[in-house]
Amino acid sequence: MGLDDRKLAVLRAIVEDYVATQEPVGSKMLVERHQLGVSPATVRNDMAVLEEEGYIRQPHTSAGRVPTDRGYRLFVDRLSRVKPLTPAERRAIERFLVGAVDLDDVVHRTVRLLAQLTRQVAVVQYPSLARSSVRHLELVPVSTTRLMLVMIADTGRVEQRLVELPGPIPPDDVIDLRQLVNEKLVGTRLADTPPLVQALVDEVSGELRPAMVTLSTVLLETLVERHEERIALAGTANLTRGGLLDFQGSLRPILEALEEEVVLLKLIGEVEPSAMRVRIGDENEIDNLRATSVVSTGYGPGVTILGGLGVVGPTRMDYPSTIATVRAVARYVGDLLAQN
Amino acid sequence: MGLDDRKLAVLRAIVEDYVATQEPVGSKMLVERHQLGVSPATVRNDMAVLEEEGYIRQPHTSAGRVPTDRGYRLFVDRLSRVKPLTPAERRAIERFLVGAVDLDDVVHRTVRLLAQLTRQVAVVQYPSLARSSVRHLELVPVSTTRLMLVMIADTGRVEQRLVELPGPIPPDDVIDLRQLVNEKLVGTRLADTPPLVQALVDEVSGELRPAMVTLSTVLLETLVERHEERIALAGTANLTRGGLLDFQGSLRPILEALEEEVVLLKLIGEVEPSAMRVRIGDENEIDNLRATSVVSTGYGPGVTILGGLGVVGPTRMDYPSTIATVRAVARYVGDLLAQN
DNA sequence: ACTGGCACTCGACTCTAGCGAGTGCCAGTC
DNA sequence: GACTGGCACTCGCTAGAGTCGAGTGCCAGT
Repeated sequence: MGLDDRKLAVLRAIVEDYVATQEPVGSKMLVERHQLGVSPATVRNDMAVLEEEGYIRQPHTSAGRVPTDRGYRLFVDRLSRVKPLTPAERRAIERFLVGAVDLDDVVHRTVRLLAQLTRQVAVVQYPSLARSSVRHLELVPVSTTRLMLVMIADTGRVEQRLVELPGPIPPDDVIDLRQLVNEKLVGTRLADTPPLVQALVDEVSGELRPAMVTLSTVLLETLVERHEERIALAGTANLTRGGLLDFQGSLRPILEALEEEVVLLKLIGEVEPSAMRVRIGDENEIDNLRATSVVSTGYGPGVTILGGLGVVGPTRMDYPSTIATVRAVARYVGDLLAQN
Repeated sequence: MGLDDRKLAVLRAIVEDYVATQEPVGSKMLVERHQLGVSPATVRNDMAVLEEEGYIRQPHTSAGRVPTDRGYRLFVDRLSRVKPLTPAERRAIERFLVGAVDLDDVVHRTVRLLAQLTRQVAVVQYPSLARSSVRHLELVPVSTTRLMLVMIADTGRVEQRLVELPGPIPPDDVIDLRQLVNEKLVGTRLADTPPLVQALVDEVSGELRPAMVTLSTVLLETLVERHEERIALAGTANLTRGGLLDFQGSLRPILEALEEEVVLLKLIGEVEPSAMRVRIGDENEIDNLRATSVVSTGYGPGVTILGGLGVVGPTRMDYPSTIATVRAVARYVGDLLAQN
């Protein structure tokens, strides 16, 4: 079923107007505000077709039209023109991110920036450990039978774990252990460490052995099994904009979903930088978020991907701007982290 | 102005009923559900007095009574009977917190637990750095002119900073530096470190000096100036319970306030463990939270205080239960952290 | 293929009336 | 003097009726 150019123009106009006004748009308004060059009656015919095809719908019989998820999808895929960031926005990005003092700081600033610019809920994943390499391992004696293991990743992330040793261990041995694990593991990607850790255990004999065995399990736990992804969130207050019109009245399910880290990870995970992912309404796998749209992408230096970031908002959002902003912020953060 | 026992009983009954039903309570209901031993008419007279004194009010002329902030205050101070935790709750607390693997984990679990038990928004402050001691300092070379400084506190918190050295520095010197700072600083409370850091700089001469000077400024920054307090939050979805009856319709200001770490710190900061703080409605200094109540306390092993935790909810909350839960969780966490 | 005109739909808003929970007050009782 | 039963009154809530108007679908005409 063909949609000629004018019908597409009408759809675009409907989306743009609806996003701007938040009210169902009628045929008359449409011809007034856009140069469509035809009469309202003609537009109405086009609308009827668009509705039949499922791109728009009427909230009630005697109301204007509203885009459906499918309509937004078509808009995003084929109709939206890229909206370049304003100089003010560019400046905001730069200003916001300079002076970040450590990784936590970078992430926090980023998520706030994103929330502020898009006026939506922003989500930023910390650089994934799975894609990081070991920069340094540190063993700090806490008592004679306890060590604290600290792992520093090249992305700046730091993980810590307490190691309960099977028996007391002299300080010199701790130094030996530290040296051993560092020699073997520094520089390798976390995902690749298991065989090396195993090798470590095999190599060691004598008094050090029991300690090394314990340490190895904690190491594996820290490096691969339990490397929790971390996530930062900001801008939940933005959900309340637009009264309760969006999200049919209840923020509940959305807030609930946003508290689940697992859910958030699914949301923004696994997209290569430069590729944008837009999930509109029903396209979301997470039921609680069927009333929202999610715009996300990966970030990282160049093509490598360190983590994901994105925003969650009403399906009725300004896609072009949002997409542009998310992309810009992702790029900026990627570059910033590359400097470490 | 004297409030005799029965008037107090009436106030208590009003608070309890209103909290339970969320609806203005009238004199008839009151005598039905509580054994007050008098007629509705008498209760009405008491109510009139209570209203005059500002403890309750009528939403509209022909409605029942609702407690005012002042009424809740009196209730909390003098009328509420301690509600011991149910065994199920005790068990939940224990189950929730065992198996926590590091500090992050403890804090996250705690905040979720608290949100779940109280069915409100929970806030937990990480153990404050100001009250921690240095357990270990680590210097990891990142490049020839950059070090990563990692500070491990006895509370389990780990802070990191990048140090840009004035010039290249050989690995051996890094080892020397590390030894120096550790010798001098390990074991002292962060707040007490500045003179020691200064002493360190004065002691060192020769090639190491410029590096030490730079390091010292970063040290000071990390240890005292910029030790950002960290905070965890959970349960915002609980704000939506009770429809929009609480919070007169808009969650906006509350969500906004909850995103400001500074605000949160003020909320839950600086109460000794065992002392509970309850701020009801207007008693809150933060304007955005005038419609809420905050129940908070400090936690820590014994009497020392490591940080604060608490919950934020509608003024119409079940104070006895909430207070009991917050206290119990705080104790539990305090003990848990004492084991490190 | 487009347009002007027209009848129609239906939500939003206003107005009115009736209901009933809850009150304040007062005279009467223990 | 404290409490009670009774009664008139208030006022928010709900339901129903009426009106308005934006917006539509359809059709005949250009």
